Amino acid sequence: MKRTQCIDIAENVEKKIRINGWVHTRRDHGKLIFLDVRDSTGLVQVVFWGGGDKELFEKANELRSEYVVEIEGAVQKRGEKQINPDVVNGNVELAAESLTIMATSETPPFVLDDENAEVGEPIRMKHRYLDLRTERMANNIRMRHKFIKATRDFLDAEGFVEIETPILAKSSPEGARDFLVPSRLSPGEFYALPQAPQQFKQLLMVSGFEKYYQIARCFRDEDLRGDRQPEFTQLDMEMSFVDQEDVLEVNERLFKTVIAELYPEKRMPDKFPRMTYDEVMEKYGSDKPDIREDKEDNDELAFLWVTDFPVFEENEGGELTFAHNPFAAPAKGHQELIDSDNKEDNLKARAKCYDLVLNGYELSSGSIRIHDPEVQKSIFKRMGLNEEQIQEQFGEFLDAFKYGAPPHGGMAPGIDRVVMILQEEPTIREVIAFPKNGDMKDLMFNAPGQAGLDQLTELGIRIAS
RNA sequence: GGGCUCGUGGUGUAGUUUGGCCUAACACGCCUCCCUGUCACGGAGGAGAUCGCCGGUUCAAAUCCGGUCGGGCCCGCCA
Repeated sequence: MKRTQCIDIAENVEKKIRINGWVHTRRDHGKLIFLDVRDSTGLVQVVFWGGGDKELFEKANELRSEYVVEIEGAVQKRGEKQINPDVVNGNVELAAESLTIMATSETPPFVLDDENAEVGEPIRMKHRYLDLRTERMANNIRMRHKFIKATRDFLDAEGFVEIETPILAKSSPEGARDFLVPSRLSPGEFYALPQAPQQFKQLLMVSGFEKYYQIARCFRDEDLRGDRQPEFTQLDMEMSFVDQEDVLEVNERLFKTVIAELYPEKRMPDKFPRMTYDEVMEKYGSDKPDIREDKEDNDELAFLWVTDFPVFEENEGGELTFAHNPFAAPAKGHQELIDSDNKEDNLKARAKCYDLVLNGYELSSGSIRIHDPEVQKSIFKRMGLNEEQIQEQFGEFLDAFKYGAPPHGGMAPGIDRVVMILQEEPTIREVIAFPKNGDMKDLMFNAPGQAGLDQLTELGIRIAS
């Protein structure tokens, strides 16, 4: 007999079916046992009668939470008094005729069916595979999938091409600490995991793809927060022959379309408001203000574009560093401010650089990029790099722009953050299947772990101690 | 790198301020028995914690002190 999933059971009244799933809860009334059996699509109540098949009933008595079962039986409508309007399949039940225990289960370390149970995060992380069985977590992960699917569908219809870029890459100047991977074949040399596919996607524009995106894993070795993980997922996108208006337009339409489809109860502005960096800093003192009327209202999605970011900012030593990313094109007429030898002028320079803010979270940064290698060099020089250093760090990248680079620009919204906000979760860990804890550890596998001596020797690495 | 904070049966907490009435309490979970309509089933009984670890103060430490280990939050840092 073919398996029927919980979601399809109501259509099978009076029919004999087979279900597979986990024992969610058990209510033992002596001569009558109820099970809620759970599969990935929902729950169904199964009934065993003591007055019927003795052997079957005894076997049902052995069942405990989270046992994996296969049950055959007849779907029947419940009597009027037995209907439970508050649960899925509350008007039907399965009258069990056979039971196979496919796997037993030890008592889980925490209760899986109580949404309100305040279980500590460490124990949830240690047994994440069980935590993901809870309705809350399973729903988060499914909604994340739907968000990504809808995003892909939208961008596909807009003519974007999804292209994978390397994970084993070269250190990039994004500003965060890199994760390094030692090279066995080139002892003493290292790959860096990408902080973002920034340079690759710009080169894809040079390659002529014109519209690129990627659901891209990014890596940054910085201390964590509730909204920061060492590896996270961005919707990385880039377009050629566009100006800032084109990038904002397609992204605004993307978010409105996807969210309206998946979260019809959420309210968004028809047109996302815009403020310049200077305006937003003056008005809110933050470049990612929460502009909701009611800060507790999770159905209000207060999107905000922040534009015209500074090209440079001063670090503690008084040196100029890029405020956002070094590839952002200067605003019209601001090249002179960059070229000026007066630091005050430099700091006044603004870039075609924009953020998308949502309810106080920075969702995304983006910019129109520099496609003229000479302009790019002028930025690097102003940051204090000499010709030699520029050549060493960005030589290949700048070379590519000598071969007909189209004007281009893009964005990279953080998938984890937007799903966190849409799911109304307090941290991005709740929308990532297997996140790290605050110390960047995987409590389930105990990563990171030590490497064997032979492995290190092969890599030419000795641990200083 | 810095600051704050937490650690008590399987889980979540109370007790710590003011040491003794703690022979450590409660809820959930677990085990046994009873129960033919529950769906947070109900009822009766039971097991399970040397209070993270080490040391100190004291007649006496879950409680005070020092150290240490493990969590959590924040600042710095972070396209």
